[in-house]
Amino acid sequence: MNPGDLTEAVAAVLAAVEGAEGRLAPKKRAVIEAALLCFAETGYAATSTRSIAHRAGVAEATIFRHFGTKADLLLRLVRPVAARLIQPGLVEAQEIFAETEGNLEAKIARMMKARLAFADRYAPLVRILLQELPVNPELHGLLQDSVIGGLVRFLDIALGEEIAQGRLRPIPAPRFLRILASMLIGYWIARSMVAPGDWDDAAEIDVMAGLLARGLKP
Amino acid sequence: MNPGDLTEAVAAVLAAVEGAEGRLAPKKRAVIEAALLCFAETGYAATSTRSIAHRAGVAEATIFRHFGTKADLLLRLVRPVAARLIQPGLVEAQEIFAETEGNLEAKIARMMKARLAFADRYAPLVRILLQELPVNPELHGLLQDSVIGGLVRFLDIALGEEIAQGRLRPIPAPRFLRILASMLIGYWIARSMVAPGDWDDAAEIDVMAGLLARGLKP
DNA sequence: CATGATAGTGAGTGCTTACTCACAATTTGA
DNA sequence: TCAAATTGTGAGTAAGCACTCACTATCATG
Repeated sequence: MNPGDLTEAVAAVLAAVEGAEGRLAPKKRAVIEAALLCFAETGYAATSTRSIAHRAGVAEATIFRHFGTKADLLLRLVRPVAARLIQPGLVEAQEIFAETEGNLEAKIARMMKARLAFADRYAPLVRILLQELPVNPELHGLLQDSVIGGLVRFLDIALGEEIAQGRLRPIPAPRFLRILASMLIGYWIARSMVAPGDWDDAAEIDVMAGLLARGLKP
Repeated sequence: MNPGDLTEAVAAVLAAVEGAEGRLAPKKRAVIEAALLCFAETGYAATSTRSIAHRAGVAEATIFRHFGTKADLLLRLVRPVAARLIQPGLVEAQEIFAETEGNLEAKIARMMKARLAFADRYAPLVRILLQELPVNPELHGLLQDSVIGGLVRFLDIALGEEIAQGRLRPIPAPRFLRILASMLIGYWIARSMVAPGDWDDAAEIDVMAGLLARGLKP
């Protein structure tokens, strides 16, 4: 998959929002699309409703007819992706961890590849999240509950088993998650925001997963 | 040092700006202080010049007398720290790498501790940078040139020596830097933005440095 | 003490902002 | 088929925005 494919990423977000809001009126759909791209490019605060309306080919009033306020528009873009797609993504990660044959390194690498594909699939939304999280406490809580909590609970069990069987030195799940997430997000930012170009995802992830697994051997 | 000490962090930034601008008129100093905190808390775009003036106890016109525009105010906060303090910080990192006795792990750990202390010293400015970098290309170039470029050049040599002597498996300097920086920034965000509280910096850094060093052994 | 420069401000300016509302067009369902 | 609901809009509105300007107060220095 082409990591920079915006059309597909926009379609994925649209599908998620449609799941939460029911069938979308055509201009409502256009507003979502335009807002998604504007927010991702310029940031929420620096994007005017006028510019969204212009990009969507819609009257400004149409935005407020469908979304009430600008803040609500943002939330109704972000929430469906968080609620309907990150949670199932967690299940996917659990399955990978359970099913993948081979050592810890292979499991970590597969998990990271799946999460990277997810971030690409919803690239503009990931950008919005990265920009807004530091200043928007509402989004903060949204992620804390639905994503981090679930992942830590899962990792607590999965890592516990590995540690019990002597394949992993003891490490608290939050720390493991923090380090893994830092490396993955850092890579995603480098590859798709700082220096877009030729990157070998598989190779880079294998390096990071190998580093983690080898570094955590007993 | 107390990582959350805002007074000291503000004083450090003020000193850096004073170095670039000469002795500061009292109200100019107040504006810098207020702007720094407002931008860090709310983000650049969402901060109004009125709110800065109010916080500084100053007329709004005073801001424009001293800084011309809001965009210029931001740049003149960020640039001195980038130019006068990050570059010498690089030298410091080089010295640590050259002087520290012991293995690679100890060197990496000392470098990371020094960088973490730096981030704490200029905490509000680091927050501003993290928020504005994705949407402000001007800051982008500022960091790319003065920080990343220099660090990569230095690491190219330092790592090259370690690799030549068989103490490190071959790894390109940018990748090494990316992974190390990701872990460190990820830790800083977790500790001072996501979940402030009791963190054992030394222990956490030792884990990360150990992971890196062990993971990169030949 | 006179003088020019610097520091500081209250009262604006024109423009942009998020948002409203009366009204028209279209779609829906009984 | 026709009324009710939904979708869409042009023309506003008040508040807020970054920024200007004429003017005063302070201050260093010949």
